[in-house]
Amino acid sequence: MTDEVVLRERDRLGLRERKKLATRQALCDAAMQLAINHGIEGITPERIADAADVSSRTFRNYFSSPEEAIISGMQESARALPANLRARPRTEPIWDSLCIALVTTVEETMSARDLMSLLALVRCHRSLLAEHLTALEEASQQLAEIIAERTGTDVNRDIYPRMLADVARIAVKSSLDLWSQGNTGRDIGEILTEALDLLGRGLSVPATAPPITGST
Amino acid sequence: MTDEVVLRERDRLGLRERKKLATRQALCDAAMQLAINHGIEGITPERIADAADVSSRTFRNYFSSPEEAIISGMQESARALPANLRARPRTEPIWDSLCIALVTTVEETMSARDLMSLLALVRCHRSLLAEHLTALEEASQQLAEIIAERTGTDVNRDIYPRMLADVARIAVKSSLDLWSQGNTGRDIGEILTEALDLLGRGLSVPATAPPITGST
DNA sequence: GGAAAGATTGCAAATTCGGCAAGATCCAGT
DNA sequence: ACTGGATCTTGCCGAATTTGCAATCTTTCC
Repeated sequence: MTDEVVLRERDRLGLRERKKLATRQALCDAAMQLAINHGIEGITPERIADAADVSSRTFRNYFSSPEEAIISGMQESARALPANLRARPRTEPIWDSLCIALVTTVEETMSARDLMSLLALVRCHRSLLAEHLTALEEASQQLAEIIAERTGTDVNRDIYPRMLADVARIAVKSSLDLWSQGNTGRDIGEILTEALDLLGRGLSVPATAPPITGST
Repeated sequence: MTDEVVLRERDRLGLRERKKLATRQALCDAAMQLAINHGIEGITPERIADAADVSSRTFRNYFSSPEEAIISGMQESARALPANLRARPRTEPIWDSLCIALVTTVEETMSARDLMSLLALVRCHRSLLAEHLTALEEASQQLAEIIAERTGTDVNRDIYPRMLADVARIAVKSSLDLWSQGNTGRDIGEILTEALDLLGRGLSVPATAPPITGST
């Protein structure tokens, strides 16, 4: 039996694969750390590779730019979303499933305070912003497929799954933007919940009154 | 009187400014035309500059990449949105104003059929997609400020204006994506209107029935 | 008219990118 | 365990791209 377990482990991930993942992770971490500590300017493939104990040539085998490495490192944490969404019961309304999965994922991944300062950087630098937005776009694509599968719709023909995924994305994005400014002093989960509630109820509602904060 | 007019013209835009705008426009047009005719691959600052009758060094003074020039050319047309939104009466509900301004702007700018093929290109190329998304992001920022001003909310503290602006963005984006696929044979204004309607009413509505495609 | 400010251009230095091959490490079959 | 093949890392080098700078020309302002 032990053999079988070992075998399964090996099938799942060989040593080679694990090492590859490890260096990728090391590069991401190094990139993020450098960005946080010294800002974006002056970050070069060399420094990142240096900090990750690989050659600069290796860095280029994994990423085509420092920005890509940084953002990839941030996204890394958010990979849990698909799993969290699939974990919801299929009988639950898709919107509710989506909201719960989103809030759960975001709250978990944002516990690391570093990500807040990183997000603040992203808002200031066009090159980072571009990477971040495309990453979100790709995530949104995946999400749309899951939603389509759950709701029995077709990504390529119906607009509903795309729309739902895109709305989820901007709920996350708006919340993160606001949160990373640090002015509100509110929890990220709280902000995101408000955003999702706003979207769920429809936006043609009265505008001026803060729609959520004053619940009860 | 003629003198006064000339004088006012001059105050508004000096000859120098006008020339600068002109070369920028020429570069954008050249970039878009080249992209449409020969695809993205093989487009180089040299060719664009050549087509616009300036040196390649000058191109770099304006844009840092061919992609930036292309997308900037597309965005050029959409600059009317802020004006269109401000033109709406302040007594009108903000959501209605937004929808009208969006549909008007998009219908006007998309009358040029070239933009459809360009949008199709954008969906296929990561570098173009990145530029496109950041351009949309910047537009969204401006929009958020206008909305905040209109609704008496604060961009830096309330989530509502950002949300509204971002939702407008994805409505536009989704509609353009669907439209540029060319499968629907429908008008872009029509598609956008239905997307906005869906968003306005709230997304926690039944999922499985295609809410857009089968409208009466 | 003339000086200051700004735009365009060409050139050259510097940087980045990507292919290639050598060496190291891992995997699978015996 | 051994071995042949596959994959990853790395240094090196040439090509392409980007940037800095100074010269030249145009516009603006006094």
